[in-house]
Amino acid sequence: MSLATLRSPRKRKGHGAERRQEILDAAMVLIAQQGVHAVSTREIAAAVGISQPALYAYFATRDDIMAELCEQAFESLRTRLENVGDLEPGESTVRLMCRAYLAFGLEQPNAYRIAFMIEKPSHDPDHDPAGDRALAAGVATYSVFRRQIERCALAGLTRHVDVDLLTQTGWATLHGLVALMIARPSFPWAERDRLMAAHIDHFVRAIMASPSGSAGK
Amino acid sequence: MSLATLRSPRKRKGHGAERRQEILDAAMVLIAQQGVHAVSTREIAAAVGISQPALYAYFATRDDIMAELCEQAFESLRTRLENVGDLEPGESTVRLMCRAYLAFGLEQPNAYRIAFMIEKPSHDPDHDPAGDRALAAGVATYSVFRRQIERCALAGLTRHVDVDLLTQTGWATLHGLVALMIARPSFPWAERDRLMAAHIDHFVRAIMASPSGSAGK
DNA sequence: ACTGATAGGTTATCAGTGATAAATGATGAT
DNA sequence: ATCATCATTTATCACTGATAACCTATCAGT
Repeated sequence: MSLATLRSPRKRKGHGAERRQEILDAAMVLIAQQGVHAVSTREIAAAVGISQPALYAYFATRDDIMAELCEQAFESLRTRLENVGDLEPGESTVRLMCRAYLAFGLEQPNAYRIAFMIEKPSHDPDHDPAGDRALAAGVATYSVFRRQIERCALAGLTRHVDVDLLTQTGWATLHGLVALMIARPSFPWAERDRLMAAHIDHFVRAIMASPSGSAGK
Repeated sequence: MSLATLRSPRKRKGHGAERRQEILDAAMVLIAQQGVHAVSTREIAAAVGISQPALYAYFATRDDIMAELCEQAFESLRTRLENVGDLEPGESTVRLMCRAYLAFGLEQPNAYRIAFMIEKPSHDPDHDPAGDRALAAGVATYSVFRRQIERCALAGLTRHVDVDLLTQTGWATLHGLVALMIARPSFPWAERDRLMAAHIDHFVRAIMASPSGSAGK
Protein backbone atom coordinates (compact mmCIF):
# COMPACT_ATOMS: atom_id res chain seq x y z
CA MET A 1 0.00 0.00 0.00
CA SER A 2 1.91 2.96 1.24
CA LEU A 3 5.32 2.77 -0.33
CA ALA A 4 6.68 5.37 2.04
CA THR A 5 6.87 2.78 4.77
CA LEU A 6 9.46 0.83 2.82
CA ARG A 7 12.17 3.35 3.60
CA SER A 8 13.94 1.17 6.11
CA PRO A 9 14.91 -2.39 5.18
CA ARG A 10 12.17 -3.73 7.35
CA LYS A 11 12.29 -7.47 7.54
CA ARG A 12 9.56 -10.01 7.54
CA LYS A 13 7.59 -10.54 10.62
CA GLY A 14 9.36 -12.81 13.02
CA HIS A 15 7.47 -15.78 14.36
CA GLY A 16 7.78 -15.32 18.08
CA ALA A 17 10.63 -17.37 19.41
CA GLU A 18 12.45 -17.24 16.08
CA ARG A 19 12.98 -13.52 16.30
CA ARG A 20 13.92 -13.86 19.93
CA GLN A 21 16.77 -16.15 19.00
CA GLU A 22 17.67 -13.88 16.10
CA ILE A 23 18.19 -11.10 18.61
CA LEU A 24 20.34 -13.28 20.83
CA ASP A 25 22.46 -14.43 17.89
CA ALA A 26 22.97 -10.90 16.63
CA ALA A 27 23.92 -9.72 20.11
CA MET A 28 26.46 -12.52 20.50
CA VAL A 29 28.04 -11.78 17.14
CA LEU A 30 28.34 -8.08 17.92
CA ILE A 31 29.74 -8.82 21.36
CA ALA A 32 32.29 -11.17 19.88
CA GLN A 33 33.36 -8.39 17.52
CA GLN A 34 33.31 -5.36 19.75
CA GLY A 35 33.29 -6.59 23.33
CA VAL A 36 30.55 -6.77 25.88
CA HIS A 37 30.33 -3.15 26.94
CA ALA A 38 30.61 -1.66 23.48
CA VAL A 39 27.39 -3.08 22.10
CA SER A 40 24.26 -0.97 22.43
CA THR A 41 20.64 -1.96 22.10
CA ARG A 42 20.41 0.17 18.97
CA GLU A 43 23.24 -1.77 17.33
CA ILE A 44 21.60 -5.06 18.19
CA ALA A 45 18.27 -3.87 16.83
CA ALA A 46 19.85 -2.59 13.63
CA ALA A 47 21.61 -5.91 13.10
CA VAL A 48 18.31 -7.73 13.38
CA GLY A 49 16.56 -5.19 11.18
CA ILE A 50 14.10 -3.81 13.68
CA SER A 51 13.86 -0.63 15.69
CA GLN A 52 15.45 -0.39 19.08
CA PRO A 53 12.25 -0.31 21.18
CA ALA A 54 11.12 -3.49 19.43
CA LEU A 55 13.70 -5.37 21.49
CA TYR A 56 11.69 -4.67 24.58
CA ALA A 57 8.86 -6.83 23.31
CA TYR A 58 11.17 -9.81 23.77
CA PHE A 59 13.38 -8.78 26.66
CA ALA A 60 12.48 -6.63 29.62
CA THR A 61 15.91 -5.01 29.83
CA ARG A 62 19.26 -5.12 28.16
CA ASP A 63 20.55 -7.09 31.13
CA ASP A 64 17.96 -9.75 30.38
CA ILE A 65 19.53 -10.25 26.97
CA MET A 66 22.86 -10.66 28.70
CA ALA A 67 21.39 -13.08 31.21
CA GLU A 68 20.03 -15.19 28.38
CA LEU A 69 23.41 -15.16 26.66
CA CYS A 70 24.95 -16.07 29.99
CA GLU A 71 22.66 -19.08 30.17
CA GLN A 72 23.65 -20.14 26.65
CA ALA A 73 27.33 -19.69 27.46
CA PHE A 74 26.97 -21.91 30.50
CA GLU A 75 25.29 -24.56 28.41
CA SER A 76 28.04 -24.35 25.84
CA LEU A 77 30.62 -24.96 28.54
CA ARG A 78 28.50 -27.71 30.03
CA THR A 79 28.29 -29.71 26.81
CA ARG A 80 32.01 -29.25 26.44
CA LEU A 81 32.61 -30.71 29.87
CA GLU A 82 30.12 -33.49 29.21
CA ASN A 83 31.95 -34.38 26.02
CA VAL A 84 34.93 -35.32 28.14
CA GLY A 85 32.82 -38.37 28.63
CA ASP A 86 32.36 -40.83 31.40
CA LEU A 87 35.68 -42.53 31.13
CA GLU A 88 36.84 -44.33 34.19
CA PRO A 89 37.40 -41.84 36.96
CA GLY A 90 40.99 -40.88 37.46
CA GLU A 91 43.67 -38.34 36.98
CA SER A 92 43.66 -38.45 33.21
CA THR A 93 39.95 -37.72 33.03
CA VAL A 94 40.36 -34.84 35.44
CA ARG A 95 43.16 -33.48 33.30
CA LEU A 96 40.93 -33.69 30.23
CA MET A 97 38.21 -31.79 32.01
CA CYS A 98 40.63 -29.08 33.08
CA ARG A 99 41.87 -28.79 29.52
CA ALA A 100 38.32 -28.50 28.23
CA TYR A 101 37.59 -25.75 30.73
CA LEU A 102 40.67 -23.70 29.96
CA ALA A 103 40.21 -24.18 26.23
CA PHE A 104 36.66 -22.92 26.40
CA GLY A 105 37.66 -19.80 28.30
CA LEU A 106 40.57 -18.90 26.09
CA GLU A 107 38.91 -19.76 22.78
CA GLN A 108 35.66 -17.99 23.54
CA PRO A 109 36.64 -15.20 25.88
CA ASN A 110 33.45 -13.25 25.29
CA ALA A 111 31.21 -16.17 26.14
CA TYR A 112 33.37 -16.75 29.20
CA ARG A 113 33.13 -13.11 30.18
CA ILE A 114 29.36 -13.20 29.97
CA ALA A 115 29.15 -16.40 31.96
CA PHE A 116 31.54 -15.57 34.78
CA MET A 117 32.86 -12.04 34.66
CA ILE A 118 29.89 -9.77 34.05
CA GLU A 119 28.43 -8.59 37.28
CA LYS A 120 24.72 -8.06 37.32
CA PRO A 121 23.71 -4.74 38.80
CA SER A 122 20.39 -6.24 39.92
CA HIS A 123 20.43 -6.43 43.67
CA ASP A 124 16.67 -6.59 43.79
CA PRO A 125 15.39 -9.13 46.23
CA ASP A 126 12.37 -9.26 43.94
CA HIS A 127 12.05 -12.00 41.41
CA ASP A 128 14.67 -11.85 38.70
CA PRO A 129 13.66 -14.66 36.32
CA ALA A 130 16.41 -14.09 33.79
CA GLY A 131 19.09 -14.01 36.47
CA ASP A 132 17.62 -17.08 38.13
CA ARG A 133 17.72 -19.07 34.91
CA ALA A 134 21.33 -18.04 34.34
CA LEU A 135 22.20 -19.11 37.85
CA ALA A 136 20.45 -22.43 37.32
CA ALA A 137 22.45 -23.00 34.14
CA GLY A 138 25.61 -22.21 36.10
CA VAL A 139 24.70 -24.68 38.80
CA ALA A 140 23.96 -27.31 36.14
CA THR A 141 27.40 -26.77 34.65
CA TYR A 142 28.91 -26.93 38.11
CA SER A 143 27.18 -30.26 38.60
CA VAL A 144 28.89 -31.80 35.59
CA PHE A 145 32.23 -30.73 36.95
CA ARG A 146 31.30 -31.93 40.40
CA ARG A 147 30.23 -35.34 39.17
CA GLN A 148 33.69 -36.13 37.86
CA ILE A 149 35.28 -35.08 41.13
CA GLU A 150 32.74 -37.09 43.05
CA ARG A 151 33.50 -40.23 41.11
CA CYS A 152 37.17 -39.78 41.88
CA ALA A 153 36.35 -39.20 45.53
CA LEU A 154 34.25 -42.36 45.70
CA ALA A 155 37.13 -44.27 44.15
CA GLY A 156 39.39 -42.97 46.89
CA LEU A 157 41.51 -40.99 44.49
CA THR A 158 41.09 -37.54 46.05
CA ARG A 159 42.91 -35.99 48.96
CA HIS A 160 39.74 -35.76 51.00
CA VAL A 161 36.07 -36.49 50.49
CA ASP A 162 34.30 -33.17 50.82
CA VAL A 163 33.29 -33.09 47.19
CA ASP A 164 31.83 -29.60 47.20
CA LEU A 165 34.93 -28.17 48.79
CA LEU A 166 37.11 -29.97 46.25
CA THR A 167 34.96 -28.88 43.33
CA GLN A 168 34.60 -25.26 44.36
CA THR A 169 38.25 -24.62 45.06
CA GLY A 170 39.18 -26.59 41.97
CA TRP A 171 36.79 -24.66 39.77
CA ALA A 172 38.01 -21.42 41.28
CA THR A 173 41.57 -22.43 40.49
CA LEU A 174 40.75 -22.89 36.82
CA HIS A 175 38.64 -19.76 36.71
CA GLY A 176 41.48 -17.71 38.14
CA LEU A 177 43.81 -18.34 35.26
CA VAL A 178 41.22 -17.77 32.56
CA ALA A 179 39.75 -14.67 34.17
CA LEU A 180 43.11 -13.06 34.82
CA MET A 181 44.43 -13.75 31.35
CA ILE A 182 41.25 -12.31 29.85
CA ALA A 183 41.05 -9.27 32.09
CA ARG A 184 44.75 -8.40 32.14
CA PRO A 185 46.19 -9.35 28.75
CA SER A 186 48.86 -6.67 29.09
CA PHE A 187 50.52 -8.50 31.94
CA PRO A 188 53.81 -10.18 31.00
CA TRP A 189 52.44 -13.68 31.19
CA ALA A 190 54.57 -16.75 30.76
CA GLU A 191 54.10 -18.69 27.57
CA ARG A 192 50.49 -19.79 27.36
CA ASP A 193 50.92 -23.52 26.82
CA ARG A 194 53.42 -23.94 29.61
CA LEU A 195 51.21 -21.85 31.88
CA MET A 196 48.18 -24.00 31.14
CA ALA A 197 50.12 -27.21 31.63
CA ALA A 198 51.56 -26.01 34.91
CA HIS A 199 48.17 -24.87 36.11
CA ILE A 200 46.60 -28.23 35.38
CA ASP A 201 49.48 -29.91 37.16
CA HIS A 202 48.80 -27.71 40.15
CA PHE A 203 45.13 -28.55 40.02
CA VAL A 204 45.76 -32.27 39.98
CA ARG A 205 48.37 -32.00 42.65
CA ALA A 206 46.00 -30.05 44.88
CA ILE A 207 42.98 -32.26 44.44
CA MET A 208 44.18 -35.79 43.85
CA ALA A 209 45.68 -38.06 46.46
CA SER A 210 48.60 -39.51 44.51
CA PRO A 211 49.20 -37.34 41.49
CA SER A 212 51.63 -38.38 38.86
CA GLY A 213 52.25 -34.71 38.04
CA SER A 214 55.60 -33.79 36.61
CA ALA A 215 57.61 -32.28 39.42
CA GLY A 216 60.09 -30.31 37.39
CA LYS A 217 60.72 -29.10 33.94
CA MET B 1 18.15 10.44 44.34
CA SER B 2 18.47 14.02 43.26
CA LEU B 3 22.02 14.90 42.58
CA ALA B 4 21.53 18.56 43.36
CA THR B 5 20.72 17.87 46.97
CA LEU B 6 23.91 15.91 47.44
CA ARG B 7 25.95 18.81 46.31
CA SER B 8 27.90 20.52 49.03
CA PRO B 9 28.36 24.29 48.90
CA ARG B 10 30.76 25.45 46.31
CA LYS B 11 34.31 25.40 47.43
CA ARG B 12 37.19 27.71 46.87
CA LYS B 13 39.79 27.19 44.30
CA GLY B 14 41.42 23.83 44.52
CA HIS B 15 45.14 23.60 45.12
CA GLY B 16 46.33 21.33 42.38
CA ALA B 17 47.15 17.88 43.64
CA GLU B 18 45.00 18.31 46.73
CA ARG B 19 41.83 18.52 44.75
CA ARG B 20 43.00 15.69 42.58
CA GLN B 21 43.21 13.40 45.57
CA GLU B 22 39.90 14.75 46.84
CA ILE B 23 38.32 13.54 43.63
CA LEU B 24 39.90 10.12 43.94
CA ASP B 25 38.81 9.77 47.55
CA ALA B 26 35.26 10.79 46.78
CA ALA B 27 35.14 8.39 43.86
CA MET B 28 36.39 5.52 46.01
CA VAL B 29 33.84 6.24 48.75
CA LEU B 30 30.99 6.35 46.26
CA ILE B 31 32.18 3.18 44.58
CA ALA B 32 32.40 1.42 47.92
CA GLN B 33 28.80 2.45 48.58
CA GLN B 34 27.15 1.90 45.24
CA GLY B 35 29.44 -0.31 43.19
CA VAL B 36 31.75 0.48 40.35
CA HIS B 37 29.28 0.84 37.50
CA ALA B 38 26.70 2.85 39.41
CA VAL B 39 28.87 5.90 40.04
CA SER B 40 28.71 8.71 37.50
CA THR B 41 31.04 11.61 36.96
CA ARG B 42 28.27 13.94 38.08
CA GLU B 43 27.98 12.15 41.40
CA ILE B 44 31.71 12.28 41.94
CA ALA B 45 31.79 15.98 41.12
CA ALA B 46 28.84 16.69 43.41
CA ALA B 47 30.55 14.86 46.25
CA VAL B 48 33.65 16.99 45.83
CA GLY B 49 31.59 20.15 45.49
CA ILE B 50 32.49 21.06 41.92
CA SER B 51 30.74 20.86 38.61
CA GLN B 52 31.04 17.77 36.47
CA PRO B 53 33.21 19.24 33.70
CA ALA B 54 35.67 20.43 36.34
CA LEU B 55 36.79 16.82 36.73
CA TYR B 56 38.27 16.94 33.28
CA ALA B 57 40.84 19.47 34.39
CA TYR B 58 42.39 16.71 36.50
CA PHE B 59 41.57 13.56 34.55
CA ALA B 60 41.30 13.11 30.82
CA THR B 61 38.50 10.56 31.04
CA ARG B 62 36.44 8.73 33.59
CA ASP B 63 38.53 5.65 32.89
CA ASP B 64 41.59 7.59 33.95
CA ILE B 65 40.05 8.07 37.37
CA MET B 66 39.45 4.34 37.49
CA ALA B 67 43.00 3.62 36.38
CA GLU B 68 44.32 5.83 39.18
CA LEU B 69 42.11 4.05 41.69
CA CYS B 70 43.35 0.79 40.22
CA GLU B 71 46.89 1.90 40.92
CA GLN B 72 46.03 2.80 44.51
CA ALA B 73 44.24 -0.51 45.00
CA PHE B 74 47.32 -2.37 43.79
CA GLU B 75 49.46 -0.42 46.21
CA SER B 76 47.08 -1.18 49.03
CA LEU B 77 47.37 -4.88 48.28
CA ARG B 78 51.12 -4.57 47.89
CA THR B 79 51.64 -3.06 51.34
CA ARG B 80 49.41 -5.76 52.74
CA LEU B 81 51.56 -8.43 51.17
CA GLU B 82 54.71 -6.67 52.29
CA ASN B 83 53.41 -6.59 55.84
CA VAL B 84 53.57 -10.37 55.87
CA GLY B 85 57.18 -9.57 56.43
CA ASP B 86 60.39 -11.21 55.51
CA LEU B 87 60.16 -14.10 57.86
CA GLU B 88 62.18 -17.11 56.97
CA PRO B 89 60.93 -18.55 53.71
CA GLY B 90 58.70 -21.52 54.10
CA GLU B 91 55.24 -22.89 54.04
CA SER B 92 53.94 -20.85 56.94
CA THR B 93 54.99 -17.59 55.31
CA VAL B 94 53.37 -18.64 52.07
CA ARG B 95 50.20 -19.43 53.97
CA LEU B 96 50.26 -16.00 55.58
CA MET B 97 50.64 -14.37 52.20
CA CYS B 98 47.72 -16.33 50.78
CA ARG B 99 45.61 -15.33 53.75
CA ALA B 100 46.54 -11.70 53.28
CA TYR B 101 45.57 -11.88 49.62
CA LEU B 102 42.21 -13.52 50.18
CA ALA B 103 41.46 -11.20 53.09
CA PHE B 104 42.14 -8.15 50.96
CA GLY B 105 39.86 -9.34 48.21
CA LEU B 106 36.98 -10.30 50.44
CA GLU B 107 37.23 -7.32 52.79
CA GLN B 108 37.58 -4.75 50.05
CA PRO B 109 35.73 -6.22 47.11
CA ASN B 110 35.41 -2.89 45.33
CA ALA B 111 39.12 -2.18 45.48
CA TYR B 112 39.69 -5.72 44.28
CA ARG B 113 37.22 -5.29 41.47
CA ILE B 114 38.96 -2.15 40.31
CA ALA B 115 42.38 -3.75 40.48
CA PHE B 116 41.61 -7.05 38.77
CA MET B 117 38.12 -7.30 37.42
CA ILE B 118 37.45 -4.07 35.55
CA GLU B 119 38.37 -4.42 31.93
CA LYS B 120 39.65 -1.36 30.23
CA PRO B 121 37.96 -0.65 26.93
CA SER B 122 41.12 1.07 25.70
CA HIS B 123 42.67 -1.11 23.07
CA ASP B 124 44.53 1.82 21.62
CA PRO B 125 48.07 0.99 20.70
CA ASP B 126 48.70 4.68 21.40
CA HIS B 127 50.19 5.74 24.65
CA ASP B 128 47.84 5.21 27.57
CA PRO B 129 49.69 6.76 30.52
CA ALA B 130 47.06 6.04 33.16
CA GLY B 131 46.73 2.44 32.09
CA ASP B 132 50.49 2.04 31.98
CA ARG B 133 50.87 3.30 35.54
CA ALA B 134 48.17 0.92 36.71
CA LEU B 135 49.92 -1.94 34.97
CA ALA B 136 53.22 -0.94 36.57
CA ALA B 137 51.59 -0.94 40.00
CA GLY B 138 50.22 -4.37 39.24
CA VAL B 139 53.62 -5.65 38.25
CA ALA B 140 55.12 -4.17 41.42
CA THR B 141 52.54 -6.02 43.51
CA TYR B 142 53.25 -9.16 41.54
CA SER B 143 56.92 -8.74 42.37
CA VAL B 144 56.27 -8.80 46.10
CA PHE B 145 54.37 -12.02 45.70
CA ARG B 146 56.99 -13.41 43.43
CA ARG B 147 59.81 -12.61 45.86
CA GLN B 148 58.37 -14.86 48.53
CA ILE B 149 57.98 -17.70 46.08
CA GLU B 150 61.48 -17.13 44.81
CA ARG B 151 62.97 -17.34 48.29
CA CYS B 152 61.17 -20.62 48.78
CA ALA B 153 62.43 -21.85 45.44
CA LEU B 154 66.00 -20.91 46.28
CA ALA B 155 65.66 -22.79 49.55
CA GLY B 156 64.56 -25.85 47.59
CA LEU B 157 61.10 -25.83 49.09
CA THR B 158 59.09 -25.62 45.87
CA ARG B 159 58.08 -28.35 43.48
CA HIS B 160 60.10 -26.84 40.66
CA VAL B 161 62.19 -23.76 40.11
CA ASP B 162 60.42 -21.82 37.37
CA VAL B 163 59.51 -18.99 39.70
CA ASP B 164 57.36 -17.07 37.23
CA LEU B 165 55.37 -20.15 36.40
CA LEU B 166 54.87 -20.89 40.09
CA THR B 167 53.92 -17.34 40.88
CA GLN B 168 51.54 -16.84 37.99
CA THR B 169 49.59 -20.03 38.46
CA GLY B 170 49.63 -19.51 42.21
CA TRP B 171 48.37 -15.96 41.92
CA ALA B 172 45.73 -17.09 39.46
CA THR B 173 44.62 -19.74 41.91
CA LEU B 174 44.02 -17.17 44.63
CA HIS B 175 42.44 -14.75 42.20
CA GLY B 176 39.99 -17.37 41.05
CA LEU B 177 38.39 -17.83 44.42
CA VAL B 178 38.13 -14.13 45.19
CA ALA B 179 36.89 -13.17 41.75
CA LEU B 180 34.26 -15.89 41.59
CA MET B 181 32.95 -15.21 45.07
CA ILE B 182 32.71 -11.51 44.25
CA ALA B 183 31.17 -11.93 40.81
CA ARG B 184 28.77 -14.77 41.65
CA PRO B 185 27.66 -14.26 45.24
CA SER B 186 24.37 -16.02 44.49
CA PHE B 187 26.12 -19.33 43.96
CA PRO B 188 25.61 -21.82 46.80
CA TRP B 189 29.16 -21.56 48.07
CA ALA B 190 30.50 -23.71 50.85
CA GLU B 191 31.11 -22.01 54.15
CA ARG B 192 33.58 -19.21 53.61
CA ASP B 193 36.21 -20.04 56.22
CA ARG B 194 36.41 -23.68 55.24
CA LEU B 195 36.59 -22.70 51.60
CA MET B 196 39.45 -20.29 52.23
CA ALA B 197 41.32 -22.81 54.33
CA ALA B 198 40.87 -25.54 51.72
CA HIS B 199 41.96 -23.20 48.97
CA ILE B 200 45.13 -22.24 50.79
CA ASP B 201 45.82 -25.90 51.40
CA HIS B 202 45.44 -26.54 47.69
CA PHE B 203 47.76 -23.65 46.91
CA VAL B 204 50.46 -24.93 49.22
CA ARG B 205 50.02 -28.46 48.01
CA ALA B 206 50.36 -27.37 44.40
CA ILE B 207 53.37 -25.13 44.86
CA MET B 208 55.45 -26.53 47.67
CA ALA B 209 57.56 -29.67 47.51
CA SER B 210 56.69 -31.25 50.84
CA PRO B 211 53.56 -29.62 52.13
CA SER B 212 52.26 -30.36 55.58
CA GLY B 213 48.73 -29.62 54.44
CA SER B 214 45.92 -31.31 56.26
CA ALA B 215 44.73 -34.17 54.13
CA GLY B 216 41.26 -34.54 55.59
CA LYS B 217 38.56 -32.42 57.03
C1' DA C 1 -17.68 -9.02 4.48
C1' DC C 2 -17.55 -6.41 8.59
C1' DT C 3 -15.87 -6.23 13.27
C1' DG C 4 -12.76 -6.25 16.98
C1' DA C 5 -8.70 -8.08 19.26
C1' DT C 6 -3.98 -8.74 19.18
C1' DA C 7 0.82 -9.42 18.00
C1' DG C 8 4.51 -6.90 16.22
C1' DG C 9 6.12 -2.86 14.95
C1' DT C 10 6.97 2.21 14.57
C1' DT C 11 8.07 7.25 15.82
C1' DA C 12 8.79 10.48 19.42
C1' DT C 13 10.59 11.27 23.64
C1' DC C 14 12.66 10.97 28.38
C1' DA C 15 16.27 11.12 31.86
C1' DG C 16 20.90 10.15 32.47
C1' DT C 17 25.75 9.36 30.69
C1' DG C 18 30.65 10.90 29.35
C1' DA C 19 32.70 14.59 27.11
C1' DT C 20 33.60 19.31 24.82
C1' DA C 21 33.32 24.47 23.86
C1' DA C 22 32.73 28.82 25.19
C1' DA C 23 31.82 32.16 28.69
C1' DT C 24 32.90 33.57 33.58
C1' DG C 25 35.40 34.69 37.48
C1' DA C 26 38.95 34.83 40.85
C1' DT C 27 44.05 35.12 41.50
C1' DG C 28 48.47 36.93 41.28
C1' DA C 29 52.13 39.60 38.98
C1' DT C 30 53.33 43.95 37.21
C1' DA D 1 44.61 49.49 38.63
C1' DT D 2 45.30 46.53 34.85
C1' DC D 3 45.97 42.45 32.64
C1' DA D 4 46.84 37.64 31.81
C1' DT D 5 46.05 33.17 33.39
C1' DC D 6 43.83 29.37 34.76
C1' DA D 7 40.27 27.14 37.50
C1' DT D 8 35.52 26.67 37.08
C1' DT D 9 30.87 27.23 35.34
C1' DT D 10 27.01 27.12 32.07
C1' DA D 11 25.34 25.31 27.93
C1' DT D 12 25.46 21.76 24.88
C1' DC D 13 26.48 17.43 22.15
C1' DA D 14 25.97 12.66 20.88
C1' DC D 15 24.73 8.61 22.79
C1' DT D 16 22.67 5.24 26.14
C1' DG D 17 18.68 2.31 28.03
C1' DA D 18 13.92 2.69 28.53
C1' DT D 19 8.81 4.18 28.06
C1' DA D 20 4.51 5.98 25.92
C1' DA D 21 1.56 6.27 22.33
C1' DC D 22 0.33 5.35 18.07
C1' DC D 23 0.12 2.54 13.69
C1' DT D 24 -0.85 -1.91 10.88
C1' DA D 25 -1.15 -6.19 9.31
C1' DT D 26 -3.41 -10.62 10.42
C1' DC D 27 -6.98 -13.54 12.01
C1' DA D 28 -11.23 -15.39 14.49
C1' DG D 29 -16.14 -15.01 14.99
C1' DT D 30 -20.42 -13.76 13.68
